[in-house]
Order: sequence, then structure tokens, then C-alpha cells
Amino acid sequence: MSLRIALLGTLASKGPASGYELAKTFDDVINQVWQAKHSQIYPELAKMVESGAVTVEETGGGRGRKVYTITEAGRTEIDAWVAHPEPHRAVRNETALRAFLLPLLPPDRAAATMRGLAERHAALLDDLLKDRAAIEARGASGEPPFGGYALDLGIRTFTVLRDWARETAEDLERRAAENGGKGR
Amino acid sequence: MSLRIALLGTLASKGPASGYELAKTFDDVINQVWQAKHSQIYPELAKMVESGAVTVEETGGGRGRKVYTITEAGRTEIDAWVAHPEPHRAVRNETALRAFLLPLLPPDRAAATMRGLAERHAALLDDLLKDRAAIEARGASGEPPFGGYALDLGIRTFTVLRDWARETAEDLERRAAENGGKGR
DNA sequence: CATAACATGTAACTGGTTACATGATTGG
DNA sequence: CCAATCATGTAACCAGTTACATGTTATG
Repeated sequence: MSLRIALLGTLASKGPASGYELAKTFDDVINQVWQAKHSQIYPELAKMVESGAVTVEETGGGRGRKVYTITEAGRTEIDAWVAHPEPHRAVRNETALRAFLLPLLPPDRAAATMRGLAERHAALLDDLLKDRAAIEARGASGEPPFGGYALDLGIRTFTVLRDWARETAEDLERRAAENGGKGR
Repeated sequence: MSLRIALLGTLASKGPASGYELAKTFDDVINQVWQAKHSQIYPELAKMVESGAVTVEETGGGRGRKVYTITEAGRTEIDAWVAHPEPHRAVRNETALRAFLLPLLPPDRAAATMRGLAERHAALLDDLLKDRAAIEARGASGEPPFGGYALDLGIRTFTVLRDWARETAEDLERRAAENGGKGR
């Protein structure tokens, strides 16, 4: 379902596009939020044509390029989906699972793992902060920035992840020091 | 892969259990972090027996109860997985996708959506805070709490989500007021 | 004896990934 | 003419969900 919405949203915000172009977009912009391979996108586009959410037009270009345009019905679908978040989606979070199982490692190894995680999250956070700085530098301020709310959410999320990993590492190091590295 | 680790982790921390009991555990404790239905658990246990990560023992009890015990090989697997987080897992985040598409809604509807989201996250956060309070009340303090790091991460995450939704709603409301509810 | 809780499994389907397959156009 | 890029599709497979199917033991 969400892939469908992500595709419709891209068509709504960027205008008509081919499957190839949509796949490219999923490699950069939306990548922080959702991704899909072309092998999933092409069949999905076919389904959307069938249900009337988009229309196709065949044009020239390598091996029969097809351009898809969102319809009013498609826009209505996005609207309904964005405005009506379902109550409680299944959580399947590898970082949280790692956090859960952390006490199964000896504290010093667990601490080292968290140090590494903190560093990686710090690096990802830096990337996002640079993205935002670049957008702010060239964009006229005051605009309702497309993707801006998602970027903000990403920055906040990585900040929390970095700090949590850092402080968990400190806690584990304190415990390791207290009882001389006993674990499990 | 992660389901396998989640099962091994549960067996490591809680001791031998049947598939039925593991399915129950996935309904409560680990539920915040990972979940699985019995229809996925039973085949996975069979695979783990085959690869030597666990051993089975058939006992009495409704329709041939089978009890699974983790082996040293299984413990090694957990250890390796927890300590070696892979660089960059695929992100597929419905909340972030919604955030991304928010500017496609008229600002007043977008703001209302974010208000609702903030409320739901606030409620989930309250639940987790109560969980932690209950654990702290009855548990001897100073213990390395099993699942405690994951709980901490959950609390921080929902706090960020609540605040982000709240502040995004405020931003959208300000914009809606400024230009009289024009959108899209 | 009926019902709830215990207990294990299979089948059909959806969503997503990896790999396979093909062909057109553009630039060096 | 060769390589890169544009461009679209299919097949096999893995993970996860829903629904189907079956049988046991304890309790009122």
C-alpha cells in the first residue's frame, strides 16, 4: 500500500514521470523515507493504471518509454492516506532488538558496539545537517519546504539515536568498570 | 534473519521454551521491538534445529509439546549479530513518508493530522513511562535491566515523535493563518 | 460434556530483493 | 563501434500475514 502512495506522492509533487525516473527518485530524494527497486515499481504502475489512479502515455525513447500522470482519483487516495494514520503499525526495529539483547554480551563488548553505533549515527546526522544547510542557503526562507518536515524528523531521530547509543555506552562502561568485565 | 536472532535471544535470556511459549512472549515482552506469529515461529524453529543453533526435546502436553534449548553455537550467533550492526539498513518509515507528503494536503488538514499524531504518540509515551515506573518500583535498582536499554530507546523515540508532530502542527497552523488556508 | 487454553502445523497470498533478460539511444 | 545510460520487464526467492486444520488437557 505504502509503495503505491509513495509513487503517487512523487507523481503529485514532481509531475508526470516514467517508471525509470521514479526508480531514480527512489534512489535519491525519497530514499531517506522509502525505497523500491524498478522490479517492484513497474508492476505497481501497471496496477495503478488498472485502478485509475494514474494514466499512461507511450512516448519514444529507449525501448518504448511510458510516462505516467496522476489522476484526481489518485490525488484523493494520497489525501486519504496521509490524513488518516492507522493506529498502531507493527514495529520491527533492528536497533531496538539489538538494544534488547545487549545484556547478553559481556559489558565491554556491548559498550564497544554502542560506541560504534553512536559514531555511525553521528555521521548520518552530519549528512542530514549538511543537506538542511544547503537547502536553507539556496532556498528563499519562509517557503513550506517539500520534504522539509521529513528532513526535520530525520534530524531529530538521528540525534536521539546518537545520544542514546553514546549514553548507553557510558552506562555499560561504568558497569564494566564496577565489576571487572563480568558478563552474560 | 532477525526473527532467528529474536528467538535465540529469548531462549538465551529466559531459558528453554516451546514454540507456543515463544509465540506468547512475542505477544508481550518483545512486542515493542519485534513480533511474529506462530505460523512463522514453528518453521523457523525447525530450521534452527537443522542448523544446530538449538536442540529439541519432545515432552508430554497438548499434541506433543516440544521444548527448545539454545546451544553454544546459537549463543555465538547472537553475539556476532548484536556486536556487528550492518552499516545501512533499508528505511521504510510510514510516519516519515507521511511527513514527506504533508505539503500535498491543505495546511489546515495537515495540521489536524499532526495534532492527532502527536496525541497518539503522547499516549504511547505515557504507557512506556508507566512501564518504567513499575519496573523501577519493584526492581532492585542498580541492576543491568533486561530490556531496559530498549525501553529507554523507546521512550526517547516516542518523545521525539510527539514533539516533532506537535511543532509541525504549530508550524502548519501558523502558515494556514498567514495565507488563509490555501494549499496544494 | 462443553469450552477454554494448550499445542503444532500447512497453504495461500502480499511485499520486497536479487538475478535474469532484452533492447534503444547517445557520446566518445 | 563500443560503452554508458536510458528503459522495461520477468522469475525465483525470502519474510511476513491471514486463514485453515487438527488434536490434547484441564476446568466447571
